[in-house]
Amino acid sequence: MDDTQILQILKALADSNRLAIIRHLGKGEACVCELLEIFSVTQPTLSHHMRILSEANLVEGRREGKWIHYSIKEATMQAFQNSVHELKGSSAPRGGCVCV
Amino acid sequence: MDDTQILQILKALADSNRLAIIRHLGKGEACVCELLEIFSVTQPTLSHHMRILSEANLVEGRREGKWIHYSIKEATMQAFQNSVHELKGSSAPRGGCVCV
DNA sequence: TTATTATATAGACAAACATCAATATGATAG
DNA sequence: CTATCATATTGATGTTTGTCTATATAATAA
Repeated sequence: MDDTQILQILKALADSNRLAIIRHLGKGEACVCELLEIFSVTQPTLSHHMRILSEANLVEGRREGKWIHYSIKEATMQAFQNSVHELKGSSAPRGGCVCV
Repeated sequence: MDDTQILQILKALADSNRLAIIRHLGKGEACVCELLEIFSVTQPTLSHHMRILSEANLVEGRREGKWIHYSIKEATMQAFQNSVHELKGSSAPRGGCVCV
């Protein structure tokens, strides 16, 4: 994962609403309408946040009729976690990070 | 680690210069003068970045004569990595994250 | 003391960003 | 087709942020 991508992810997560959205999606996929009920932002603002998260490759949308269901892209999250680990000066973990 | 602190860390890391500074400190402590030679910013700008990293508890300074040596606060980095892990929906790791 | 070196703070400014209202697109229902 | 619902895009606005110059502080040397 190169620096540009890490920075994009960090910027995407560095907003209270988007961090909360990711937290919520961590519990399972959700449609925009559901997120809209939870967070105190207008629909265009939420759409804007989802776009930023999508462009950072942190989430992906799945269309189902009129609704779009967003879910976390686990692979990106894992790669990001590994990159955070590397920040500490350690070399890149070969098999990923296991938390106990 | 509460949300406010996580957000502060994410914002602190979400800047290309500060991310590079953390990367550099990951290899070992460095004085401001050394960082100043590496990064293309003025001294006040670098000082500003160091303050933001300090306030996020990501680094700490150690005075030695005229020089101040900054180093990474490992405990914060580890706690942050654990928080990133939790983002994925997993419960909090009890013993921290081990990368293999 | 004064001079010099290293770092921090203050203030200004432009670029980036979060937010909103208005509008557009896309999908289904009647 | 038209109407309606869900989501996206556009354009405007106030706030935040990264950067600079100028100045201040703190430590050492002469």
